[in-house]
Amino acid sequence: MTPSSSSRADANRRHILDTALSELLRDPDASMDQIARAAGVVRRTVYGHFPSREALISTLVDGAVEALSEADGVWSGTEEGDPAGSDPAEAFARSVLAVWEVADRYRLLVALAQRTVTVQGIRDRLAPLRAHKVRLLQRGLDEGVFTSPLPAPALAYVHEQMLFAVLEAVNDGLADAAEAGPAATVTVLMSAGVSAGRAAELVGRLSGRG
Amino acid sequence: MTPSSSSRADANRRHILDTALSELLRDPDASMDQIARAAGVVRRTVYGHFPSREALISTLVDGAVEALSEADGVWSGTEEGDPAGSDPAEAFARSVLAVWEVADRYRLLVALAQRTVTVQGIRDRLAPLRAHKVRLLQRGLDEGVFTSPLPAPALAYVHEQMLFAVLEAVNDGLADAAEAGPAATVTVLMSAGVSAGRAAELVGRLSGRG
DNA sequence: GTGCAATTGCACGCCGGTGTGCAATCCGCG
DNA sequence: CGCGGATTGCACACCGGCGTGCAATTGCAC
Repeated sequence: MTPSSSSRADANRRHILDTALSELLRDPDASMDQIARAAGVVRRTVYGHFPSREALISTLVDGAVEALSEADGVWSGTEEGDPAGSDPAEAFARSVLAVWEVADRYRLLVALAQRTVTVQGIRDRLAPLRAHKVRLLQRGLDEGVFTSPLPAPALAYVHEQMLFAVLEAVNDGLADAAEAGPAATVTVLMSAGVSAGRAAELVGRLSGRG
Repeated sequence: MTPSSSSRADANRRHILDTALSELLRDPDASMDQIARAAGVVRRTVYGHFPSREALISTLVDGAVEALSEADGVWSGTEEGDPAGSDPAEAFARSVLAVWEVADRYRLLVALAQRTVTVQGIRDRLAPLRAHKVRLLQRGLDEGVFTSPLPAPALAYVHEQMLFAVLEAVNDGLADAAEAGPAATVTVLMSAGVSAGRAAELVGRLSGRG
């Protein structure tokens, strides 16, 4: 509570948190010992600051989420924080940009939301598919059919994750399984700069029959 | 090798694989015991079919990836399997759709690529942010500013994952950190049906100054 | 019904990680 | 210098999961 109490003591706490952040990025399953060593400290010391591993991670996540929320402007009770008359697209863009500012700082932690041993294995094995997609994307970009501020490889990452996201949405009952495929395709196309009309027409035509 | 050998023996193997698939979805860290019980079998029996947990999962992933690759048409050596003159957008859409067909069947396993205890905690805590985004999206959809075949909640999922993907792309050096924020924003906007021009203009204007 | 493979039940040993207890330092502040 | 909180080193006990060995048992298939 009293910030005046011990000076270098909680400076150490800070340091441990910082180290834990980057260490957990490298390996989300990093043990307390790994974290401690990385922080140039003994495991026992970490427990002196955080009662458990869960508490440590919790502190980390809390900090990130707090910053994230603050940036996005999810203020207390006010349901309508945004000027009602404003352009939704602009508001949306603002929101994304604002969140990004913070998210970028917490990139490491946010990325912790990815990768597991298992996951990594899958991603690795998906590399050939991704390569194929990159080729396709690059060609489209070269020919001007696609438009994107992201380089093809990064875009491939994004598309891969988009599909995963839609899959999960279906799993959670947020989207209709029957329509999810085409819907996902349209969405991915649009994210690559294809107009909504053309994307819809294209997918409608292609998904109409096998 | 010889499929004639034991009939119900490897039918059991199949059953174990199927069960493992859905069980690992529920919990990617499911123990061998959990999987075995779910399959109505004793742990020891599973080891009779798969020498290790890793082997089991590997088999699972191999199957999925194989089907996935086959669907996408990542054929042997032929670098140019696609007709060179064809429309990249169409080819791209075809690819996504084809992959989707299989991915949807393996939805459960693919979803295994998500969620961990840690991850789930993060996602849960991100719920308020997501809710805010959903509101914004819904408004945009109602006003016709956004266009999407996906319902707002699903779209929110997608956008969240898109951002994570870009973050990871940056981590992996596939995208420039300085430009990633605006680039991600543009991409997300486009995925919501905003034209490339308007998205670029909008983000350019908004990100020009803090 | 008998034979033979598959399955079972149970017992290990091993490993790695967690959280705790306690005495022995360390080290900066006053 | 000396006090006192912080840190260290080491020793535990505990847990859960993995992989294996082996003898007993089940239950199709013939």
